[in-house]
Amino acid sequence: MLSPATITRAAMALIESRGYPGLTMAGLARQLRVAPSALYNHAASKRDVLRWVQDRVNQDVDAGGFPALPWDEALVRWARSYRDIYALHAPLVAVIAVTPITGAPHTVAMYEQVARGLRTGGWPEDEVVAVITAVESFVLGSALDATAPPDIFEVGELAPQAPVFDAATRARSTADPARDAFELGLAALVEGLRARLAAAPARDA
Amino acid sequence: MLSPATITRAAMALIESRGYPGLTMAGLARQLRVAPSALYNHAASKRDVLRWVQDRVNQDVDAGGFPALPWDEALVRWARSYRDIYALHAPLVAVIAVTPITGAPHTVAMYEQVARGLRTGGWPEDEVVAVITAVESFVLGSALDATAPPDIFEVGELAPQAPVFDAATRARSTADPARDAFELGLAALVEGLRARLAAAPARDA
DNA sequence: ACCTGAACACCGTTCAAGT
DNA sequence: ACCTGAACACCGTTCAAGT
Repeated sequence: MLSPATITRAAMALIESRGYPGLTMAGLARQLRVAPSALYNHAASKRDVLRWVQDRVNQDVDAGGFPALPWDEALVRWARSYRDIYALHAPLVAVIAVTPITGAPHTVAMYEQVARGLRTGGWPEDEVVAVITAVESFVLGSALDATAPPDIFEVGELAPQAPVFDAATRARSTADPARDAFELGLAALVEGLRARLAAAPARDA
Repeated sequence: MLSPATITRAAMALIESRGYPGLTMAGLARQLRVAPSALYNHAASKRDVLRWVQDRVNQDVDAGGFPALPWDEALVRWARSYRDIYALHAPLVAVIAVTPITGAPHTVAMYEQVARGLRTGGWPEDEVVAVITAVESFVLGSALDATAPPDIFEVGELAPQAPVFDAATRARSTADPARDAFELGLAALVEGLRARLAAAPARDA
């Protein structure tokens, strides 16, 4: 009774319990009480399984602010949700970059919502994808950064060569520096987008 | 005559000729005419080798705009260089996120240059690392995006469900959409940072 | 059409034995 | 101190054989 849907479900359960290192074809087969080779009747490769997982994950990203809210508010809500979810699925970040969205219905639905919201907000058609890509790049980079160990910027014995940077790391408010950096960058990015749209308003809406 | 320096050199040569899939401990050993196990007298794990490679790569990132140029111009120059280089070293992006910079002298030197430039430009000490992190997250996300296949946004048979997004992908100028998105995002991010600094000028400089 | 079982060509890493 | 050679515990994937 194997199918893409059941395989995806098992993969999500495996990731939940053992993390991404535990997501092996053998582990997946064991979870499904089947021989590893049986999986290859439904998935051409492990990459296929990762594509299914990615689409399932994207289903949970909140693009629901569009188009009711102003585009900038909805964009912030989308970006926050996107980052928080991929911080829990960091190994998927590298997969996204290389994987065409064909056959990933939830992913396509997400992009459609955002694209509609941007168009409604006054963005010209030929800039919509660039805006989405720019925000997504920031979000995925920030998701990776969110998985960094707290001591990532510890310069250690090299401190004498980097006094200014070292002092700056110590001057941070300590609670959640990754989130602070994300919020600072997101606010700046959206502010800059607002300025761009205001400077060159809708040409084709 | 094995050493971290010779191993790093061999790793860079291997990446150049065979790409990151070719960077295996066995391949590295063969390049150095040595048994694979010999490598473990100098590196505790493959992760160590990747750390050395990463620091070597960061040596080529251009942070030389600081502090002579205005901080925003130097930041743009740094970000462009950083993105272009990591587009050629995409598999390192996931490594960076998790790897402390201790013992990576060129990496530390790069951050020191940027931190100095931001301080000189008027940024308060407790925001410097957040600004660096935000720009870096955008840069690394954009580097991954730069490696995407041209048809990444091809919706295929799902086109009827995503007419607005599909039309937007076709409306793009076709030359190098990834670079256009990077430049749009970079301009917006830096504009937003400028606005932030202008609104709350140097408190402790 | 879909599954099993055995095999293949790799991985990174360990460790006793040598020098 | 540093290297070799053999081995280990995995990977993803293939394929003949079964039903």
